[in-house]
Amino acid sequence: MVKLDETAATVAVSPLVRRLGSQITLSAEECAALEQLQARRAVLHEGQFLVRDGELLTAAFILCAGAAIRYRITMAGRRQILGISLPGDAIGLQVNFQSTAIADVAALCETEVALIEPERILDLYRHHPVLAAGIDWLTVYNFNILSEHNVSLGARPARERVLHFLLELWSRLAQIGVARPDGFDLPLTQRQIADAMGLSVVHTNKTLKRLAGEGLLELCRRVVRFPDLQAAMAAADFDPRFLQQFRPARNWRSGAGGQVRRFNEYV
Amino acid sequence: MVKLDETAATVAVSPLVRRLGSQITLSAEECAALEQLQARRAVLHEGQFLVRDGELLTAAFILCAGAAIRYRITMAGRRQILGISLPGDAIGLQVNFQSTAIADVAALCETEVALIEPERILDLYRHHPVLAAGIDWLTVYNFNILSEHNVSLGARPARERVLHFLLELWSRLAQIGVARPDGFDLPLTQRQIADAMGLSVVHTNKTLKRLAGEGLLELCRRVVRFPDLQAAMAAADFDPRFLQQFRPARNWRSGAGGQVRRFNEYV
DNA sequence: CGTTAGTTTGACGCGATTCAACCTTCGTGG
DNA sequence: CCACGAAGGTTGAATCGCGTCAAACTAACG
Repeated sequence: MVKLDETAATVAVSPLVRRLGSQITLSAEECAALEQLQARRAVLHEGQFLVRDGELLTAAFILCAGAAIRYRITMAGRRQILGISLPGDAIGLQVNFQSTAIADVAALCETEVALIEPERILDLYRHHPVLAAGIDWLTVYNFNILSEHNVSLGARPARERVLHFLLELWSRLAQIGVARPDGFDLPLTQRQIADAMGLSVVHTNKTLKRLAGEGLLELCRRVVRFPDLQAAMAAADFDPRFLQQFRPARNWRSGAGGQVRRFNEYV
Repeated sequence: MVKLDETAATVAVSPLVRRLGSQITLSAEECAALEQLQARRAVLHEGQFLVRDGELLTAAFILCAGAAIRYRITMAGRRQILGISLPGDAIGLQVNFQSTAIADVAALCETEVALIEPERILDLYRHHPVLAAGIDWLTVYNFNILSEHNVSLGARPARERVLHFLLELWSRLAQIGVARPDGFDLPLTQRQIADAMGLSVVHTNKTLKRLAGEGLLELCRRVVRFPDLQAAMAAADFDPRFLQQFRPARNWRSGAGGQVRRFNEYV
């Protein structure tokens, strides 16, 4: 199943560059460095593992296309999905420390990743302070998402929890320009939503139906639409601040200036 | 209530140095740099805030003594405690990005912190790569803890959840040398445990009593003891890997060598 | 010695799980 | 082209873990 990529004629901008360049201006050199960082690519299909629990981490990844889940299996056999990795996300940045993975990471669909040796991250740190800050920010970003999941799991009932989660995914996809203004294509099954939200599949389904009944959500064949975004965000206690974008404010850009590119999408 | 600190006669080693130096050897120079980083101190008493939700972050903290909780309040008025900061933990390292706090951080008791301006972190990055790695590791460490809380909140019943949490605290305190071989002093009320575990106070209390009845836990006046550590860890599905210590394995230490100090505690 | 914060216990109800069945969609091979 | 199986989605009924309400008890502190 080979498809011609019509858009390939235009310069392909990687999701990572999109993200880091959405709020600040990256020099052409910085863009190039980021693209080059992602030069070594690999493609995985659905179900394949990027990382196995217990194995020694030797490289980090940047997800370029597709989606992946990070999860752990408890003694009792339950799966807890800790996070969804979307294009432009980094996976396993902690490679810097000789460490073993403490979670599985698996592709949700045909997924393309860039393999990054730790040394190359260090090089980036040395030569491109702004990009180093960008990498750090990726970590903070994921930390904030994880924190918000904690709030959902610990302190929000199923209805808000599920809606909040879908709004988060929409928001993140919108930030990299692959969502519609009022919805997105969901890369997850209901079982996966359930395992991320700490709910049973049955109750997850009933919750989704209920949200649909309330006019807060339409979900049909893994296509999500929010008929009333304002209402949905209010109902889910959704505070977009936790997804704040990369915006280093300090005097890190000494006199770089240079040629400049800026990317932006709604949200 | 002034107490003479008998141990002050010996050189005071900050918890941060203890932690970073527990698995690798730090040169005297590196130790000094770390201590100097924590030169600007402040003391807060119980209930005072290190950080308020919504306010602009201007400095990071390293907790030197005492304890603090990071938490968020939901729309519905529930409090979710996202993490407990113990001596040697960093708070607000994301200062690098002009960003507002998205959680409150409050002292649990008389607590001493070091104030760290972002520039000084950058200096450390420039001049002491090993210590920079150490700071990065602090972030990873906290990320792992947060991930494990996610697993608990989403996929473990109250009994395992509470026991796991207490074992985690014991483990972390043991790593910095302020726990007993079979227990520790708990800096939390049951209401705080409840808010961290996403449980009601009532059910938390019943769960603690049940664990005591099973001989897995003794909790009296905020003193925790594990009569049978092995049994407790098994019952709680506690896998200590997620608290792995700082151990950079790469060739980052070129030819530093120098005078060397090593700290270690059980665990 | 009174006040307040924290802990403990019982009764009751709801939210979420589990079990069980059925339905839909889709890919595969006859 | 249809038959089939597998994976995902949908729905109802029974059950249980945990939340809520309410009240008493204990310890710490001024």
